[in-house]
Amino acid sequence: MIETLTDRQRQILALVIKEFIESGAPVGSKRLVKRYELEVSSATVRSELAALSDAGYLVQLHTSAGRIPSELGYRYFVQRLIGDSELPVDERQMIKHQFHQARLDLAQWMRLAAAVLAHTSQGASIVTAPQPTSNRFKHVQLISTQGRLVLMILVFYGGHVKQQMLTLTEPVSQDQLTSVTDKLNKLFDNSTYDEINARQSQLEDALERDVFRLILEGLWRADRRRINDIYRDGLANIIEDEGTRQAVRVLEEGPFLASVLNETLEPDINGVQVVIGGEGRWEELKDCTMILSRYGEFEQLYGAVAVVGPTRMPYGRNISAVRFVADIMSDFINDYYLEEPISDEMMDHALDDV
Amino acid sequence: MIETLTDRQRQILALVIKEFIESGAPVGSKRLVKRYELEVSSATVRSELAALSDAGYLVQLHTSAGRIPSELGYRYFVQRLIGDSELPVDERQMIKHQFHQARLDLAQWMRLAAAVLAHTSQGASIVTAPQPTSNRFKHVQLISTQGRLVLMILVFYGGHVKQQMLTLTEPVSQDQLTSVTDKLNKLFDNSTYDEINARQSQLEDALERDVFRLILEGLWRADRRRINDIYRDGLANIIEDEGTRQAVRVLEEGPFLASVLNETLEPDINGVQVVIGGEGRWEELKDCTMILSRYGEFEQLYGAVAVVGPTRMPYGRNISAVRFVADIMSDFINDYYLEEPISDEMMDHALDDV
DNA sequence: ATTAGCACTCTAATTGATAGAGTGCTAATT
DNA sequence: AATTAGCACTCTATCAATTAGAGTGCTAAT
Repeated sequence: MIETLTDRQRQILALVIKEFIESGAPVGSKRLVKRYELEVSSATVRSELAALSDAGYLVQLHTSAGRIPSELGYRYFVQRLIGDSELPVDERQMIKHQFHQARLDLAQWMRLAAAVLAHTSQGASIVTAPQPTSNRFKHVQLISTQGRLVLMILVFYGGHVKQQMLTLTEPVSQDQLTSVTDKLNKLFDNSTYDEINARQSQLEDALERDVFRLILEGLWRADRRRINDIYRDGLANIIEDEGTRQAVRVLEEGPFLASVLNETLEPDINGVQVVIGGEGRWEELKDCTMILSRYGEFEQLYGAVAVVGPTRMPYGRNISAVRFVADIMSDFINDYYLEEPISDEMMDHALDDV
Repeated sequence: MIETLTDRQRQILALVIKEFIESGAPVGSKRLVKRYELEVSSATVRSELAALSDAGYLVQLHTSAGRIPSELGYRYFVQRLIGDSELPVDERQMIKHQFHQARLDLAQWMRLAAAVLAHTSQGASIVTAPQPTSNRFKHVQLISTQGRLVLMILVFYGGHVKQQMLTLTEPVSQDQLTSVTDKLNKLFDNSTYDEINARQSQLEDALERDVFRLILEGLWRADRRRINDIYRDGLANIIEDEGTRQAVRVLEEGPFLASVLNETLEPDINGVQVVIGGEGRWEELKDCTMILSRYGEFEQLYGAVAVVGPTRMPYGRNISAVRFVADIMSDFINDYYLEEPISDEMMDHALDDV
């Protein structure tokens, strides 16, 4: 299966893929010669096509039909593309501009990233919230609402915020609430579940214990839950085609999607990855290609951006789009959510260095 | 077009609709007589069908085909259903149970409501966040992160929380931040945009002014933005059918969906509403039915829950599901987000009274 | 190594024939 | 006056048969 191809075979393979992506129809020898004004006859091309078929890069739907690329063929093709394709400069400018307009609000950036990807790829897009490797408590706030009703806001490092109502056993003044949270905030800042759990003994008050328990529960859930905040866009772009339509099921089901992403994003790969035809592992992605990339910092805080579309998609363009958006998100995370010294023109930097 | 129907015509209309919803095929006179063991001959039924066709309640795709319900027919049918259908008691129990399990977290309730509706209706569901008629400031919190970097958390009445990073012109200690927010929280509690805007003069500090501006901006955006937080589920349920597939475009596009909901939820109607075939106003909903209901309190804080599926759907079931979930959400909002005296067994009440 | 030529294969589109479901009308029946 | 049986008619969906077209693989010549 893994044979070396001659230059001409490579060239023809590329042409077949290009032609198929554009036209959508199986491509035959004659059409190839005519369209691209090749210096050889269709018979020659025919024999090369046969060779490429034997090598597994092309397949025929039936004996007398033209060839279409196999998954292997796509992969071979994409390999050469993955390094050096770039979005046109005016599109990059436009995208940058849009992020410049956004406020420094994580949710809004994610939403925007999803919208940009869906739009430039004409496919569906996914953006997951950045997940820390281990969740650390940052802040708790109790806001008295009425009677025994209190709004609790939990903030974790990495930008995750959780709000929840809780009912106390008896009314407590806002000042008391504040003194409790002040104490807990000082005591538990930057601590993980285990660290907090170990310091239970330092609490006296019943209220303190209650809030303590809820903080623990929040951390516990945050640690367990894989990916909950997922932004999607462009689903409408992929539902017309029977092949890609099935992918919606994957995209919609949070846990399933999370497992796909997690199993795919290999720890040692930082750049863009391309999953063609589900790699035989996900039936629902059979006729789809998923282009994805991690963003953020692997050992600390990271999420994923991805594009899903038909196997027959503009690879160069979409690969660059994913990389570009991932870089923007990475810079955002680096500048605002990771503990590093900060430069003077942070906002500019976040965008202009991309 | 609006003629009174005889009892028998009504009965036959109901049977045609029932049969069509179950079988999906146009229904003819003979089949009707056989399947439902009517006491009359097919010829009689035929003449009644002709009458119903004339009246506009049924249509024929072609001369020699059976009849299918027109939108008018569905509407007539649904009118009698809307009042008195109820979900089976065991399903109600199960749904209640699921909400019991959830924590008092608005986002989680909304997610759950969407999931429940999608599941029981076998269609797509939408749940919008509760929107106050006018947004009021509740709380601001500034959390120092590193250097001049600060996390700002804005809380509005009605459960809406917004987080945002901001960069100060120079580093400020957490204590200073806290004193600023304390002042602003006291000063602006429960105020609208206009009210806050009028009290600008009471600020001295530069930092205070900065935060003040951001609070104003947050309120301004909250007032303007129609509906931003939308939970969707079950999209995969409606993409197989060409007719309903188009609806995905409506469901996916936030602003568009918001306008559909807003134009539909009439102020004076509090119960469930049924939109069949887009009412001629929304081309994308041509072959769909949307069952929707407001939840919460109209003059104060309300959102919407909805189910979207094919025109040929189990109306009774879905209408009850929407009403049931809307009631659950209403109780939740009433108990936790509206300013009312609270009873002793709030949580129980929220669910058991439904 | 390349190419022209040709027989062969397979699909997609077209045509024609047929069975089946359903209708509307009329005349007979209750 | 309402109901029914009977019948001619219409329209669709389906199947088989045919055909045009695109493409292949092979062979013999260049």
